[in-house]
Amino acid sequence: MSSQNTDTRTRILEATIETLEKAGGRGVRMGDIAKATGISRQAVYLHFKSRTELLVSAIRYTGDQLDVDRKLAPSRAATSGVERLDLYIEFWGNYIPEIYGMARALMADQHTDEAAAAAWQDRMIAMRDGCRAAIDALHADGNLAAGWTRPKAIDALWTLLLVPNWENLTQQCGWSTRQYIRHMQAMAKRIFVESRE
Amino acid sequence: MSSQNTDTRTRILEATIETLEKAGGRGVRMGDIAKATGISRQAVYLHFKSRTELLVSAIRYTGDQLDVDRKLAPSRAATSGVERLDLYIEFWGNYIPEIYGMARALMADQHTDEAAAAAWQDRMIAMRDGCRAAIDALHADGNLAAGWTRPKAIDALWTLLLVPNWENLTQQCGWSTRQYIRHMQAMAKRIFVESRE
DNA sequence: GCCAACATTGACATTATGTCAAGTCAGAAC
DNA sequence: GTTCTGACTTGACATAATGTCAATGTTGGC
Repeated sequence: MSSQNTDTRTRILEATIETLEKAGGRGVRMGDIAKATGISRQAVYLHFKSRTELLVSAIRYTGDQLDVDRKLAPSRAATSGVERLDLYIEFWGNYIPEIYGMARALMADQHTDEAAAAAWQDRMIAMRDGCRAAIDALHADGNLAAGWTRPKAIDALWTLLLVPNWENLTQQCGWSTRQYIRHMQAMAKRIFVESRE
Repeated sequence: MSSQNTDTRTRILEATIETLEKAGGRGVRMGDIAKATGISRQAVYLHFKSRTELLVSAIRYTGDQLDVDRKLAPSRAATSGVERLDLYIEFWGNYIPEIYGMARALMADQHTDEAAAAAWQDRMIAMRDGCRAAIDALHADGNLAAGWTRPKAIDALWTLLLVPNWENLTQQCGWSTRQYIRHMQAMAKRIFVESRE
């Protein structure tokens, strides 16, 4: 693995991310990415065996670049379930916009491409972990609202935070990132946190 | 417009619905629909100028067949906002499974086909009306929870009921239709209804 | 000066939608 | 009973994108 090799691969990934973000994840072809990288379309296939593999690599690369682990630290350090829930939603609400272009491209391929579906699935399962942690923390505090079993609450929170919901609220309804975060936090607390009188 | 004409058109629509439901909305091509109808692929284009137009006609046809208006009557007749919300969610939870195949096919095309996006959008806007009515009824009762403006509450309820959420809960998480309805009703009430002590 | 790795070029296979032109076939009109 | 018309068929083609392949440059290290 010469430095050349790595370098071109990285350049492709960065061109992919930039191109997808610029286009809102719509109608970006392999040729567009090649052109943006400054190489031939075929050369892209020397580094990534398919469009799907490129998209998946790109979304992983973004995760690394954005230092997701560091950003998740606050929510992990939370001292109560409610705080953890709040901080996790805040993290997530700020994270989605940064990956939205790629998310959209992957989600579009999901319906036709098995591999894309699996890849996106994989990312969402990772996100589910954060939901599980938040619900578990709530439960440990004895604060999980009545009517919820832990698994059902995890399912529900996970679903609530899915990208299509963010998409609908921000793109269709015109909510800002800040509004998304504040209202999601409020909704999640009303749904999952036992009110104490 | 001979009866032949109408008849074939109807047969295409029914074959489309059946084929899509059978395939879960995945990988159904114009040729498959033609074969299911018992005519040539080209003949389909004599009745519908594009795949998108066919899908839209099919989803409309389903709506008519299923007599949506009648099914919506209970929620329209509700005497309180809370009841209206409950009944609307019940209607919707029972309705989605019946249109899921087509919904999925339309949603898949959404990312690449402007017309499909507009068509699905149009169906979802219709659904939004039910959300608006429920929130308005709650508000009229003085029961809309603090922290919500009416428009924001409508946006939020609308988003909560979107098909991808149903899809995730039933297909990924394995919830039954009944579970979906009960939990959605519970969540919606916790989110939007003022708790009275 | 030569090798190996990386890229380029251009042709091709594939798969779907959608268009087009020519022909078939049954029934209605005169 | 011929002719006309509308619905359908057949088969060829245009288009657009991904992905494959083979032959050919180009460049840095030894």
